[in-house]
Amino acid sequence: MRITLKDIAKELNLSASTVSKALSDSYEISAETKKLVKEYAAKHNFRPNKIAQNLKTGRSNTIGVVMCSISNNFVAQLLDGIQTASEAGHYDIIIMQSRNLESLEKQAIEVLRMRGIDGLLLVPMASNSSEKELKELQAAGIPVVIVDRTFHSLDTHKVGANNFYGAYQATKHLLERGKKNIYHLTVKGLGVSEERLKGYNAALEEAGIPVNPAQVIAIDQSTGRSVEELIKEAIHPLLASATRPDALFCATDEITSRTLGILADLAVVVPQEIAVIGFSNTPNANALNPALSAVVQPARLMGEIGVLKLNELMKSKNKEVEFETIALATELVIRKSSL
Amino acid sequence: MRITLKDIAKELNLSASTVSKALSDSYEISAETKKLVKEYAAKHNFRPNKIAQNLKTGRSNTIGVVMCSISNNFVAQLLDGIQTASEAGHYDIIIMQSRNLESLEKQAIEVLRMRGIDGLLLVPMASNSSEKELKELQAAGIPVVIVDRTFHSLDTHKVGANNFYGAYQATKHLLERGKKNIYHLTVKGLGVSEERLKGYNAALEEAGIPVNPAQVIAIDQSTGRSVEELIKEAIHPLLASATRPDALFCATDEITSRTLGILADLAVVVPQEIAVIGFSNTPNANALNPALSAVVQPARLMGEIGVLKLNELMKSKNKEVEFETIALATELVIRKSSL
DNA sequence: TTGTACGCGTTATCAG
DNA sequence: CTGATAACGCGTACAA
Repeated sequence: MRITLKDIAKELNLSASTVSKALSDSYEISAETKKLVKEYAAKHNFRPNKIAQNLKTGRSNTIGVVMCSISNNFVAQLLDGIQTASEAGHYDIIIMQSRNLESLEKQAIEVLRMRGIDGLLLVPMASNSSEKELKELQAAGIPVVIVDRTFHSLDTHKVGANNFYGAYQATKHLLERGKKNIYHLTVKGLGVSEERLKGYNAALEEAGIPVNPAQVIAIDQSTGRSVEELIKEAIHPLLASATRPDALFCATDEITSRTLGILADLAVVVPQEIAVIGFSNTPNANALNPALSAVVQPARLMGEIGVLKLNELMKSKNKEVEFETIALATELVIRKSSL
Repeated sequence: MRITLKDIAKELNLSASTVSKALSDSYEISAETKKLVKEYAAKHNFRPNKIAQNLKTGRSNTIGVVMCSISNNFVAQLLDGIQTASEAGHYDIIIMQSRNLESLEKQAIEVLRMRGIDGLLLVPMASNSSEKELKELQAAGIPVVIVDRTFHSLDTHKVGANNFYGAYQATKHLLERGKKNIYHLTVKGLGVSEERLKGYNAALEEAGIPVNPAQVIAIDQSTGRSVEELIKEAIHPLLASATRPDALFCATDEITSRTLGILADLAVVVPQEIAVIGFSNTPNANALNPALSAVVQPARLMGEIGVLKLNELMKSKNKEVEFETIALATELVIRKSSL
């Protein structure tokens, strides 16, 4: 068992409250007593019981994080940023996954709430998912910050990337490279992908190229089949068709890497036959076949700013705050796959 | 504010303890009362305050996880497995990073302990890091399971991969492909890499090839310089030398991917000029240049088993347990880089 | 079958 | 400057 305030009090012939105050440097305690208590505490390796502190104070110094998945590069980097920033702010974080299921998302929020978090960082799975639960949380004085999916309906701070402009830039780059028939590969039901599609469309329109819905291919992950398979099925007929693309714009990390792998398998020469560019945060972009040109999201920064904004809200309890939506700039890194 | 036991009690003209018992299905409460209470609780969305429960019961239903880093594929997958398994066991997890610093590792353990975790899952940074703190934890009845780094000195369950055999297999594969001059690229001070080196050596010895220390190149990350740079510096002279390698065995995920990228930059044709194989859990192995042959660790499984073993220890409080060290089989996936 | 009293470890209030 | 007391929300002997 570990030593408690009471133990110290008994040993030193003081009261528990005096010890408590001494340890928290209260002005009402004499320097002498403070020294005595602190030395004893240090010597016996006393650590206050957080649980009891939490119960008493109503705060937990913990922020909850709910994300769709944790095993992809973007999210791993995001988490890294969140971790770093919360350490700096002396917050602990509890991480839960929603696995892209609203039921799990709701459950995760509920679990975190029961645990007594001081704030929530959420990568929501859809545009108004868990809205009721989130509003309840806010009503209970627990602030929420939305990360990545800035299109979510909740009224609060939101931090994401400028998906529109990132996609616009990438598409424009392909156009500047002389590509005429650019396909857009994306996934169904992923919120951020809509902005990316708009960016793609905007670049085409600006170049005077009519937007052709047939050039937009949306992978449906809800089928339960692997993304790899689905992309293959989508790409095969394309290669044989009269309207064979000369460039592919891939809207997500996974699609981008997989597409590159599939094209390599098919011995399609990238970028000579087909150029490829996409959103990706893989640290291996250089080692891909060929080195991948990519729109890179500032994932770590996103996590850090998310924590920062949450911190603001947690400090400014009850004050009226003007909520903002922050769109961080993406970075277009040109390597070989798009040249 | 949220509704408490007392509120329900007052509203229903019962005592708090009756309500508490009713909700936990105590045999001493009448079916009638139970129904009444439960319905009221459900209707008013009552959730017991975990903090209070924890304080009372001394358990928190939380397991702490401390790992070196969270932004690499292996760890992300490991975390995913841990998450999955702890959800199944109705445990929440708190994740902290040690960033490969023993001071941070100790601190993380301390923070988790103060938070009142029921068990700890640790990927230790060195062979006897934080041993004192871990022993204290165990002495306080909080079990610890070591993950990945099974060479750690603590007496407890340990779950890792069979690094020796994985490396042995990979090296043997290179030998079977006729490679004569296989170099080993590794990092300094990473515990698991030692076993991998032994596996490499064993395969060479078995083939009657004398082990040559000059063929082992250890990257020193403590310099603060990037792994990319360091590998470049190591590889450049090699390529020009009389003893130019015909194969590289890379001991870690990062080294493997980076090496592939560097060789591509240098226009060294893999595997014709130099074959490459290594430990890697990247999901993009197919898309690498060329498709990467790799020793894959069962990271998710490792996480799940870690939680399982921890669960065993948490249940069997005080009982004598025979600690075991589990070495999970790796998988050798041959693609193009080693052919 | 239900209620009372107490304690988990801490902090806050108030009295001395 | 220090100490007694109450309280946070819950669970549990024990009493009724």
